[in-house]
Amino acid sequence: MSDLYAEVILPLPLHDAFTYQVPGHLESDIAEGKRVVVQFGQKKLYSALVTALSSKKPENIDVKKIYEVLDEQPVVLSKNIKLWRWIAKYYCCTLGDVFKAALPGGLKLESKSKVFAVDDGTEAELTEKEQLLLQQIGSENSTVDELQKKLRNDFSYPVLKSLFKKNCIQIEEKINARYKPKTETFVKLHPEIENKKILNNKLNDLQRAKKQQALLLHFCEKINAFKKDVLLSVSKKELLDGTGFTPAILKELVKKKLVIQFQKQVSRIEEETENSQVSINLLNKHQEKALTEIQASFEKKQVTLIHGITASGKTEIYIHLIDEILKSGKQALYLVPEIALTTQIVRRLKNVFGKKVGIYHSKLSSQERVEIWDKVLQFQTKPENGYQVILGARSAIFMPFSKLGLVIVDEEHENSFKQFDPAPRYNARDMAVILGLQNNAKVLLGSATPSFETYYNAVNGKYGLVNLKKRHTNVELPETLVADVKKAYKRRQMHSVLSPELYELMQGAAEKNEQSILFQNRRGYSPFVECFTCGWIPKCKNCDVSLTYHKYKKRLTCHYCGYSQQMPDSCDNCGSNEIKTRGFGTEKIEDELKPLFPNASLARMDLDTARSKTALEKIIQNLESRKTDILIGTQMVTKGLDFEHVSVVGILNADNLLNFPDFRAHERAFQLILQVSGRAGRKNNRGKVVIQTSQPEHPLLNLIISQDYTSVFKAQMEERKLFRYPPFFRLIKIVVKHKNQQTVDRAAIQLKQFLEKNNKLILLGPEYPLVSRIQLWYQKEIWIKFDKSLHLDNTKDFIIDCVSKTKHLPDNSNCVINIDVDPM
DNA sequence: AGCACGCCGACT
DNA sequence: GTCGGCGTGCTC
Repeated sequence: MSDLYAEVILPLPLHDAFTYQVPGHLESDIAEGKRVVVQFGQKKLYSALVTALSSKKPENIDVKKIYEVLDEQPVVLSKNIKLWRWIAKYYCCTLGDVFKAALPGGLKLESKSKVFAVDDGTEAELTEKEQLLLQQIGSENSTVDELQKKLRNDFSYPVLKSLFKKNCIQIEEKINARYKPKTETFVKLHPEIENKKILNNKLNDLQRAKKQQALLLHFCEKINAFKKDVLLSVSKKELLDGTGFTPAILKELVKKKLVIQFQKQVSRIEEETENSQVSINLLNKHQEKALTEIQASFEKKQVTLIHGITASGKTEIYIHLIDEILKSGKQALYLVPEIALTTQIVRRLKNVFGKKVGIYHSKLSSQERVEIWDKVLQFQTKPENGYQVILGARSAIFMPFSKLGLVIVDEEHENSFKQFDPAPRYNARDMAVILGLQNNAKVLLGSATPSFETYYNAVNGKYGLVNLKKRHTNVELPETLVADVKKAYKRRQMHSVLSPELYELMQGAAEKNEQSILFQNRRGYSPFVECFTCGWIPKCKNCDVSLTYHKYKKRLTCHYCGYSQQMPDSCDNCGSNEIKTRGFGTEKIEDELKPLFPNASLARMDLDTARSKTALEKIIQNLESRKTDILIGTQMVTKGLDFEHVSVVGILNADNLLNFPDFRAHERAFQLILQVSGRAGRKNNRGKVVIQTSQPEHPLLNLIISQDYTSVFKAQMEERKLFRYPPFFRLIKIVVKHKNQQTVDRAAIQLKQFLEKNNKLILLGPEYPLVSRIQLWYQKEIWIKFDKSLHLDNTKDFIIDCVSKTKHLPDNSNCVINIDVDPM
């Protein structure tokens, strides 16, 4: 009999799969896509994922055995792993990195070392430190992590090790299941009460215990005991909550053998109680036309872009498409940027598709994520119980779909689809396209301001293109005007940060009881403070940035690492007491507008005021119900706010958008301004947008005013071609990081020298990025541009090789070098 | 990522 | 002479 071997991937940044032997008793349980517990290295246990089985014994390797098979059913399908492999290859990261990103936390396990005291140490000769540690370990068996936290500086690995050597403690690796099904106490009738007659008798017996009788009666009503459709049980919580009955009364009923309590597994996911599914809205003629065009386009093209202006009702078109795919028995994935996961769209989808919809995003607990994951899996075997539609943020591309038929990426231009920091640095929009290709599912990208890469693909025929140029409410697009703040400052016409144009429009709106939205891309009170006497500016001690002043908290905060300190009373440099705030953040604007609009109610929407989901919802609700007259916000206001009574939108400082040092600056500025503008629009009165700038003659502004997407696109394409940027050239960014500045400088230059050996690559840098030091780590970037005709895999392999060579040079091993493919 | 192994400076 | 620092490389 030949032995069985399993290839597994570990949740570690390792390139290769590892082979383990499957012991005989596990041969019938093991399967591809199941998780197994394996030992990797000296002691650590991990949950690894089986990707292949074979009977060939690997040569020259001392294989270890699999300890345990964790799953009864595979948690990942081979077609899902296919996408993982694609991602690892394309984004130059390891399969382990992708594995870590793909599986919900609850399905990833890692061993924790548990420490037991086995000897009180009286026999052995112990140092003072060892005795102290042994006492702390005591009789409880805590994990090493816990000990470390509890003892802080008193903890030391060497002491622990010597205790181990002296046989005073035992260390054991335990793998702990992070996912535990949630259970609740349920109550049902005692099995001895077989019919209504007995029940009635028992009820009569309780004449002298009125409360118990009442509770039993209440219980019977809850389970419909007197009607036809008798429910078997009711949860204790539902039975007692808000009734005034105490658990003690219930306990008496249990004691008298009238009811019994038991534990039952429940779902953590709150289901909408509404059972009645709302029917799908009818589309207007423009939407109908767009839908037909999309369907026709899908006949020919795998991917289609719908370019629909703000408030053109794209969501309803998506719902029609999803409905269609569900009827064909397939699954649909609906991706939205993280912030767009507001209740509005969740509610709409749940109303239409009911229990078929699952929501998946980063705010869910890892336990909740596991449950949603399971329900997507279930669709394969028990479609009626599983999720057929997933509405989610970028990580939803990893869900274990078995019969995917449609992928929708809404607001496809949003850069939050791209993951920045831990690898895999993937773009979920692009991976949605790959996912579609791999599953032969149609992909629909939607945006009012498509990314230029996508639009380029659409006009070149790689993607289908459908336009939707009418707003569904028949509201016209707003009128846009440019306000010259430089001139207004000179003439002393400014009302605080408001140009006379914007001020007047806002006054007019206030008189008509209409709302205004102001956009300023800086949170806090002022982006920096400065000593009036000597010009000293407080900087973060961990990062190369000035500290932002937050007036409400009276603190200076770093927006990169979170470092925060008290606002100083005097200058650290010269001792002067005059420290002035400089520049405007949303908080300061709110402050300054209060006296200008004394009768208006102001609200602010930024990371500080909308940290929690409920806080954000409250702000949106207040705007919806018109409790808020003027909303001041950052990026956040560009998304998902469609309000009928917003008539004025102000972009307070367009300069920093236009002058941002990035090849995509104009694209971004245009998208942002158009998106914010899209919030304006009254039924009977055209909305107004004011763009405040000190360079009113900037060529981009004229194009923005005319809302001329294609002209901006064409102009930008010329520039991108000339300067060899995407979509004409491929772009890879390499970031070298180290705590020591000299090391970064040296390693970056060494890396460049390796890269220069390929003369087909165009290299920029190494240069310090905008913020050269974050969290005590210095960084330098090298940008690589290369022609699309170059062999992609070979070029990437060459780059990976250069990185690895650089890391192996002396003293570079502690350098972190990240490869970012298609950076944003 | 962890963890062991190995090679150099400050202590008994 | 050893203890322990970190730099280097391997883990099925």
